[in-house]
Amino acid sequence: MLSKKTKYGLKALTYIARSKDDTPVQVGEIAKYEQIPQKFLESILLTLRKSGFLGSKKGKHGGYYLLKDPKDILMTEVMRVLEGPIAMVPCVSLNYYEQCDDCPDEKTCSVHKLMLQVRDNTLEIFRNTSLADLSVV
Amino acid sequence: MLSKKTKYGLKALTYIARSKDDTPVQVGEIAKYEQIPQKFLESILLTLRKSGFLGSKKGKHGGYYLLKDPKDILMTEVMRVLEGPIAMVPCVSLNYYEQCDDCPDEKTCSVHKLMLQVRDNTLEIFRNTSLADLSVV
DNA sequence: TGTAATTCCTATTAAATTGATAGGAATTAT
DNA sequence: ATAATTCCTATCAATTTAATAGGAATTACA
Repeated sequence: MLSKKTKYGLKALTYIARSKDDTPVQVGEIAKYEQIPQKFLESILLTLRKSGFLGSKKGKHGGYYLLKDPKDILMTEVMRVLEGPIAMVPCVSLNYYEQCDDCPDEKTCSVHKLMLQVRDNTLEIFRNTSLADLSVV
Repeated sequence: MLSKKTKYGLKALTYIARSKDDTPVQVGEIAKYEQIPQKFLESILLTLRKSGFLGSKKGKHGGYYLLKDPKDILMTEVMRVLEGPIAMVPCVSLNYYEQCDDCPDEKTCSVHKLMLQVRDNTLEIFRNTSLADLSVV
């Protein structure tokens, strides 16, 4: 299951991408429109800022804005930051590889083979989907 | 992330499918070979039996055996029983559909669109993979 | 008929993760 | 100055997951 964190984060990014105004978008506005607990959303947007997706402006009339063109924000990157590894098991993860402590042999492991396929396919989708695609109404 | 339950379950099914003998396979044997806590595995195999994948024989020389040809045990079915919905959000689930309590409109929801793609692709893999495929060494 | 070996069943617990909340510090526009 | 906002840290509650415990029921076989 997709975590709320990721879901909220994606919705927020989309909301910001759709916003025509060139003034920063405020957390409160997004929270209200998307029905997300504001404080929770704050922490998510903070993460996205620290990861280089968003810029922010503090104080009155402050808010968040995209640092890149939506076309250049790929789902691979966003998902890895919000949700963590794309692979369903560490032993088929590109960025977070880890050997299974059980599992005598990866090559004959049936789970490994199956999850490798799933990862490849999901990765393909995420590589070919940008925030711009999500933002199309 | 794939739960241990699912991982163990898949490994156990594969183990049973690979077993040439036509005598039932014992939990203890699988647990030892696959390094799975035996009591935990017991409960998983029980689930798989109740779901119609496995038959069992009680008492001495008892154990578990497949009820169908491995070719006819599809990953869609196994994954749904062990891991639950294949979709990452309930609003794109075929078998467990649920409207999101947040989310004003599914059609303009960016998460919905993305997760629909992922589900379709994953489903395609699971539909085309049987236990027989997993069991090939 | 008794014993050992096995599945079956229910309950409990421990650990980890997730989702959310709280309170205020720092910064900025007006 | 004041109000509005992001920023930061800590904490909590709920849920889920992984595992354990103990024994009942069943079966093979000596």
